[in-house]
Amino acid sequence: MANQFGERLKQLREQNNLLQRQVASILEIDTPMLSKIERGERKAKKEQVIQLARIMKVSNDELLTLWLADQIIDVTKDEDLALKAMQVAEDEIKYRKTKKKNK
Amino acid sequence: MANQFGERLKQLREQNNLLQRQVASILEIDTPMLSKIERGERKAKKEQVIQLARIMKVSNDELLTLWLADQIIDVTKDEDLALKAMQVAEDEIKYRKTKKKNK
DNA sequence: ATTTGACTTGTCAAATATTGGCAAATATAG
DNA sequence: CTATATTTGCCAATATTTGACAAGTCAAAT
Repeated sequence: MANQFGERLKQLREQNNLLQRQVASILEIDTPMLSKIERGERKAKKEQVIQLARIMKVSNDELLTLWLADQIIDVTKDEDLALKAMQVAEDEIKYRKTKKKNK
Repeated sequence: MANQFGERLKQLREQNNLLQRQVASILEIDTPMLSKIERGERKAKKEQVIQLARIMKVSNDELLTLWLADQIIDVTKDEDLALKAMQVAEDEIKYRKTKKKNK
């Protein structure tokens, strides 16, 4: 029952032959915390996601996208209306982008 | 700078010729609170959204969808990656639905 | 100009949630 | 078995959210 960000993070950590201990130390957190992040029990902070992208040598965007997606899934959790709501949200975000000239 | 749910709520309240005072009393909150909900400064609880749908004589789904959409927009706030992340989240939700037989 | 009613703003403490960290349990490897 | 890696459970500190109230603005009526 993990999340997408955590799964990818673990995969990357293994590809890079790093231990939780090592990665955790760079992020200045303890290993239990990193373990929880990998298993989706805790949420990384944005700053940590960016650090992790550098450590794992992937783009910020890749990890930030997964990280954000997890949060979206989180708020829509078990709702049936999730997909409909996402459509509405998507339209609104697009709409806001077009009128970014103002304000 | 309102949100979609709040705007719709206000619209419905006016269509139904109700005062904040009246609606608030049904929800058992004070008027300042309802005012804040309409202006998107505070988030209604799911239970209140359902009550409001009844009061305003619209479907639960309509209001719940807007309410959820606002929360999605909230977590993705100013992120450029919002749309990309929503796509990822959407795929994941669809995927989870297909394998709902298990669990 | 003052009163009245509807709505908004600002502030606060209480309730609730999130956080980081530790100690202990459980894997996994050698 | 021993050592190292990871996970689990728990707690106190911190932060966020909540509901409530007092005071504010605003418009209409008089």
